[in-house]
Amino acid sequence: MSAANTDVPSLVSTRLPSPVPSAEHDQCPVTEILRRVGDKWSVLVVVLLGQRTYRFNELHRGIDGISQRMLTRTLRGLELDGLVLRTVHPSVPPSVEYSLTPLGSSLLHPLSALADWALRHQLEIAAVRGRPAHGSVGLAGYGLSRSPSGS
Amino acid sequence: MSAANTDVPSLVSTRLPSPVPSAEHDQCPVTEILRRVGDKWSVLVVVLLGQRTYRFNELHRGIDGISQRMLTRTLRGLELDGLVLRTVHPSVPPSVEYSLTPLGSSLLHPLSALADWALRHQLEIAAVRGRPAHGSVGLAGYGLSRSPSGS
DNA sequence: CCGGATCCAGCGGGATACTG
DNA sequence: CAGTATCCCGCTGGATCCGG
Repeated sequence: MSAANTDVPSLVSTRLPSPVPSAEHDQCPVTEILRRVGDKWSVLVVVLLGQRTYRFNELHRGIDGISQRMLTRTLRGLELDGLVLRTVHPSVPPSVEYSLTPLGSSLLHPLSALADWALRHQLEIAAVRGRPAHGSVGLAGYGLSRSPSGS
Repeated sequence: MSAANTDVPSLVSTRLPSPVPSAEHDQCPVTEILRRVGDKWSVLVVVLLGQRTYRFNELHRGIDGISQRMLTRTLRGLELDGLVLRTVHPSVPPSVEYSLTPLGSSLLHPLSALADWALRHQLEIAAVRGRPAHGSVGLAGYGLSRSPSGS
């Protein structure tokens, strides 16, 4: 990360035609994934499920701030994309368990790359913005090294 | 991508307390980055600027689908975060050039990791969704070639 | 316990017109 | 050429009530 245009892994094919081809209805798979990642809750859910299997209200309590509606929609979306597996146990009180599929689990890797980048450069960004990095708050929302200080 | 929960690099601290701590106002730097990445145009602009310096209307034509309003706002946002550098040349017809800062350039790496994941799994996702991957449209809008090269 | 249905505020984002 | 300003629509996402 020295020069502006050193060698970037991939992403660009050395040269695009002229105008970016698609982008009309962005059916581009990368764009869709990007939207998913940019989603306010999807990543949180995926990260949590990356640890173990969770039940609905367990996730609801675990995320703190999400509404049932959003949790439901997020899980449905992730399920539709094959990232999350929904398992219903026929109990007297309905019990549903959510877990990550192998596909969803594999997403954790590129995700961690992004999170890592954000952590390493948060100070630079905060400095440019003029916004102090409010202490050394690490990755509070993601449970990356933080004490069980009661919420 | 075999087991569901192998070992994921970072992201989680091996164990979280119980409920995710913050998430109240998500000042978390990772969340902010995620929003940026999820942004409809930011990534496109960053990727384009990853190739070379562009002028305003050059980007406008190059992205195809973006409005001036959004291009301006996107560039301003990226500029505020120190990812993009804006250079004004005092010419008779105003000329402004945009380029990536080293910081912005470094973002291309984790970004390519995500794009790479999306490309490798787009078929699985499309299959689960029941939506055919509309032909073998690779990465139309992103022109990712191959060889993630050693980052 | 799980989640669907409804109502509603906020803002992301497109179209258009105007300025320096 | 490089924006700024205004209008306006649709989606996101929170709150709440309701049903199985």
